[in-house]
Amino acid sequence: MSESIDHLRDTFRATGRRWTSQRRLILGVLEESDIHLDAETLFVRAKARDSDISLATVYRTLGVLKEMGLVEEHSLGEEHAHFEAVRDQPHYHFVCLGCGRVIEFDAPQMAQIEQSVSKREGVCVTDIHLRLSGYCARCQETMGGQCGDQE
Amino acid sequence: MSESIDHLRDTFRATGRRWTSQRRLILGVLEESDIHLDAETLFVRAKARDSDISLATVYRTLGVLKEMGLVEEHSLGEEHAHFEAVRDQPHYHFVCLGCGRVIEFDAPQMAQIEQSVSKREGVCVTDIHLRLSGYCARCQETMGGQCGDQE
DNA sequence: GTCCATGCAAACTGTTTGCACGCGC
DNA sequence: GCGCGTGCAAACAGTTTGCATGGAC
Repeated sequence: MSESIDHLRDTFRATGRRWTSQRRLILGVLEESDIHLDAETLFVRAKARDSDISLATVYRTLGVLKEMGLVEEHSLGEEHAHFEAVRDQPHYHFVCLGCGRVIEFDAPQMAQIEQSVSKREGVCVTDIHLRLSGYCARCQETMGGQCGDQE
Repeated sequence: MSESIDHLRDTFRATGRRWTSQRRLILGVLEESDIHLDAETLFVRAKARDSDISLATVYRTLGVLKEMGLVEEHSLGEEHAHFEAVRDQPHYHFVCLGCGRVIEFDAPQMAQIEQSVSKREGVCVTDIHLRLSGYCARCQETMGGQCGDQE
């Protein structure tokens, strides 16, 4: 999502998709809030600027952007999906069960894991979802430091 | 779920929960189909033996079993949840996008990843969800072997 | 007898879809 | 002008919940 809006317009055109005001708006919202949003939040922020936009359009646009490889869908909490603009290198998520904070991290060891599974099982891996959950430093403090024994 | 039914009954009693025929039935179904089931499938199999059992009870029982640490919930496909009996060592999942087959694997490198994230970010990890997706050996054959370039 | 667990149906959440209209091309 | 994209509302899937009855203890 770091490429210019003009370049995106061309990408849309090149794939026979239309460059509509709603799609521009949704891309704008995604661009300026580079965190993980759910569809509802994205909808609210878009609606603040164009009160006529509908939630269905948000979902349909997110579907198109996924097809185009511009956004990824994650199930960060267990509930509803979150979306994020695709970045250069892959990265993974830690989700705090206390405050919901999301921390991103890289894990070079994933390449080994992927390789060894591919070789051992003869499969071909196209996608990796890794999510750690637990408690962030701040939430551990407010809980008294015991970790792992809460359920 | 390898412990005997009697031991489970005691665990229920000890935590002030009642040992009902429905819970026994659901545990029985889980035990003899040690794969990953969704709530609906579990419901159908249970209903085959007790036509009065309700889907709500299946969900409520799965909730209790999760609380007790006896089953885990996974989002294997992107759609609905899957449940599986908790085993000794942690393990992860590969899901085939072609046929839906689920392959389990272990990944000792996960311990390093967990440690390095914990140390670097000061977080405490209580749970790890790792899911690879792609195409299994069989599905790659029927597709002609090209891997990674399908959407 | 007490009170948790159940069955039923209705509610609810997140997401998708059918249809007529509108706008990008 | 053609046809995709949109708004709206209704449909949908999976899951949860309120309430009265029934069964475990």
